[in-house]
Amino acid sequence: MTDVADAVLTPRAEQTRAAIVAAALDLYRERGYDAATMRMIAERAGVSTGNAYYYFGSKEELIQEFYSRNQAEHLAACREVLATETDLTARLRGTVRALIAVMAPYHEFAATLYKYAAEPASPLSPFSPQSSPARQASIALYREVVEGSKARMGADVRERLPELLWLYSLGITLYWVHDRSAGCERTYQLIDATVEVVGQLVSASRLPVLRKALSDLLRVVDLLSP
Amino acid sequence: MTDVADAVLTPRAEQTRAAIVAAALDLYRERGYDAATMRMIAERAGVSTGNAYYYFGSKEELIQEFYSRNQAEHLAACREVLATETDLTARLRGTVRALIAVMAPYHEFAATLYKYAAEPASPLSPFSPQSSPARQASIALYREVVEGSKARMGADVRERLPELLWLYSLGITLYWVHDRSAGCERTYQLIDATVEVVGQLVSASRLPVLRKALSDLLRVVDLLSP
DNA sequence: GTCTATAGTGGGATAGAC
DNA sequence: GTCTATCCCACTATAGAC
Repeated sequence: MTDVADAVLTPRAEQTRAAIVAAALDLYRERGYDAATMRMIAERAGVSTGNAYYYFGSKEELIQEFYSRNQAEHLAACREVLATETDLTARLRGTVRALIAVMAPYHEFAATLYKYAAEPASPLSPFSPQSSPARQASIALYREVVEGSKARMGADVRERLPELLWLYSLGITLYWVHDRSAGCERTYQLIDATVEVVGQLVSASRLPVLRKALSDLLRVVDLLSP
Repeated sequence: MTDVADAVLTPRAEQTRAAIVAAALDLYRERGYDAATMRMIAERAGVSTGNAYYYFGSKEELIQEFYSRNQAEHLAACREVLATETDLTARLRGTVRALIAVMAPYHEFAATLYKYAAEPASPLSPFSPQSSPARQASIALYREVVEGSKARMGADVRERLPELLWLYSLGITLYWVHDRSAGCERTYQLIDATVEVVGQLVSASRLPVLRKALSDLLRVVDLLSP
């Protein structure tokens, strides 16, 4: 690990760094992750391979750039639904659909990428400490999905639901990377079907019969988080 | 892909193949997946690296051997609970606890391994066509968990529950590979907490209020399977 | 601090002779 | 079926130019 990581960069360095990132993302989209070698990326960026490694300690580290780009685009893509819609199910559907739409151009790339994200020890894992800021940002988005809705629920549910919805979005993403249907229509079907269930379960969460199962479930979330 | 895959082997070839597998599993346990190079594996097996590649098209392919070994051990480890217990929750708890117990010696190895299983295109993915026999066998086991219980449920639930439980076991496994607690106690806590929820949800599934959410949920499973 | 050039390590995987 | 030899890759090391 000899890269400059998150240090403050001079304008010149920033430019070089950006060139490497752009070249990498281009090549990933064009030829996939494995076929895009560090030699190619450096060459297209107009720098030496050694210089590329000066900025990014490994080929994997470049993937983080894909993440942050996506996170920003997703936020922008949700803004409208979250500003206008008040139904919880509709807000959730809009948010998760936007997530998939934003990632769509990188469908194939995302598939090979999951390989690295799934490794528990990897900094690319969504559960890793390195991913904590991105994770918190995502959960905050789902908190906005919940808070901006007119749905009524218990305080305990309201507290934990954003995390659960974030986990839910991971599940949808996992399905999406496996989805080979045209235009990923099956993923959209899955979203439409599951957001309905989520909405109904949230409503049902106020029923006394489900109280026990619910508090058990929330205890599980406690187990998952800290 | 130039390996001999599932072709019928002469006794001599069978012996060579077995030696390679044994060397690989030993080295994986001793030093982990990445540190066990194909050169090492071949050397310990007493063959050339080229010969190892004659039997296994890639390093990843050797992992399949770990899977089949595990599947067999898990089946054996569940037999007692499934023969004696009739409560659905208890049957499920016993089965999933057995799964984790069987994999325990390979905890570290399994973590690095998940990297390959998570890649959708990989034959190692639990959803891949190549994994279909193993998947069917697993689902059959969870069907036995359901069928052997005295729990009452609708025909539609009974039909789809085994698949759901298999997915559930994948989720537990995913948590387990991330679990760094001593003796993986947190995973066992998670199992104990979630099997209760599952049992309660199955009971609750007969309530009319949940009918709509339930049929939606089952439709989701349809979407996931075929 | 930013970058080049180059030489080298050791890994997965393959070709082709035997 | 088995080997030897080889390829190309990610990645490292280093010496030095600007």
